[in-house]
Amino acid sequence: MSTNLSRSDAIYASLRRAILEQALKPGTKLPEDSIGDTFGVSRTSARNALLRLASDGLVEIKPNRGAAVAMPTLEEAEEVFALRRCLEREVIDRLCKRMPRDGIDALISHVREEERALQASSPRSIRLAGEFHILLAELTGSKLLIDFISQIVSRSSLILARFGRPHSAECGIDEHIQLIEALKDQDAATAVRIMDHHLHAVEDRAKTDDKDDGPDISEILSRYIVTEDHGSR
Amino acid sequence: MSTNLSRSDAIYASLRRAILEQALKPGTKLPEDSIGDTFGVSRTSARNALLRLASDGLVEIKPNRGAAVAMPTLEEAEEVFALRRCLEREVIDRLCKRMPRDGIDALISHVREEERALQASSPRSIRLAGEFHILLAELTGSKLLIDFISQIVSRSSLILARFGRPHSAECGIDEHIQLIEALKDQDAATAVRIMDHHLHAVEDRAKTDDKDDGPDISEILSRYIVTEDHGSR
DNA sequence: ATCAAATAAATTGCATGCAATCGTCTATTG
DNA sequence: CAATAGACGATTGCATGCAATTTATTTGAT
Repeated sequence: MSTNLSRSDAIYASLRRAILEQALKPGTKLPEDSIGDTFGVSRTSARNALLRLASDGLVEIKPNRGAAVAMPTLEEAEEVFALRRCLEREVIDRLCKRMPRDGIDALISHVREEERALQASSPRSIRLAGEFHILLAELTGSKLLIDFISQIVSRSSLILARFGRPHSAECGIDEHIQLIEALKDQDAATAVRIMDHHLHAVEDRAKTDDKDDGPDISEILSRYIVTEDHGSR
Repeated sequence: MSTNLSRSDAIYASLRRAILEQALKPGTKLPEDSIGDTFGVSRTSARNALLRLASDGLVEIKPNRGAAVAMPTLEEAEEVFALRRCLEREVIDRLCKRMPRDGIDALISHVREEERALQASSPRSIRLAGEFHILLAELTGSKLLIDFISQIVSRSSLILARFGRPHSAECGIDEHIQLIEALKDQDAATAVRIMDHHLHAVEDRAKTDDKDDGPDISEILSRYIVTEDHGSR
């Protein structure tokens, strides 16, 4: 039960968290050797994790040239947010029709956690802001919708890491709270309006900004070697 | 340029086609050894391909228990079609707003190919029917939307293989033609209506039906060993 | 005869080794 | 001095080998 996750799963989860918390910035090269060494496993497991991250869109693998944290372009950013609006509207529609019994409570408790992480200036706050939207998707009960939203939220985080201002509050927690209120009232129109505004606010933080290669991956990753599931997914 | 696809790419493409053309039925076990042997490569490459197919939702990998062609449940089938309606509406919306210059021509020529394959009773017709919808997504120009639609169309094909009647006409080609007409007129309402009807017609072919394990994979797969790209994606 | 436990067979998970490919640096030539 | 060709270094792609886990089979007891 404790060792239910294989080695490559652990590496996948760790890398994912590191990327989503912006410890690994877009463009950072991820050689199989380095990753294997830092996690104390072979390249095979590292490669496995990188492949999965690639299909999530979090890393880009060029044949014979290695993997790197994906660097979404502004064009891709627009695509992501356009589709994200579409999917999040679907989520809201469904939740206004049928919200699980303790769904509102779960949302509120999540926002509480966001507030705690924000006050503590923890890098977790970046990830938690995205996971709020994943939690919304989970309340619909559709595995597929959860998958798609997860993917697109991950890509959004990457876009913010690439173009957004350094850290900042990411998603406005206030808007999360307003959204919960509208959902409680089953007010789909208001909820969609808040969501659109929310996403636009996120999207508008696009400024051209070049980041260099993070030099020492192993040092960064040493903090992400997994010992237990911290609710990465 | 000709050998631009790695071994695992070739296996991935071959297996994908075999599944999408229903040569490999849901539930069929896919041992790494057998696949490696039939394609004349090692298990490593086969494993690689299986991992990618798993993230596409086409195969299910249970830890230490091997891979098998995914067997979607009726519940998952509903999820798939619900989300598919959402995404295909988005596609139509965008295409009605802006259709590429030779988009209509591309659609018509695709339908022509569908008709040819259908008359020839080729198994390609099954795959082509799905790829019509992928082509629609491609005309939007959004890579992400293409990815999502591809995934969901693949899963739909799998659902039809699991629950639908043996082969049959799959998607009504007539409806594809009607849809093209509506798109040409930029009549979003009609297009959406046709699409909804079209998808419902597909969805309603759900009957409980048990399939057994296809016994000899290698024989089936021998026809899918890749020599050239036949437009699998 | 039925069920439980132990053993055997099959398959995956992972590590290591080698060859192929790509990028870079240097040297040679126009 | 610029440009191109060749060689070097680094990294991936793939194959093979071994240990671990699971499943099937056999053995034993009640």
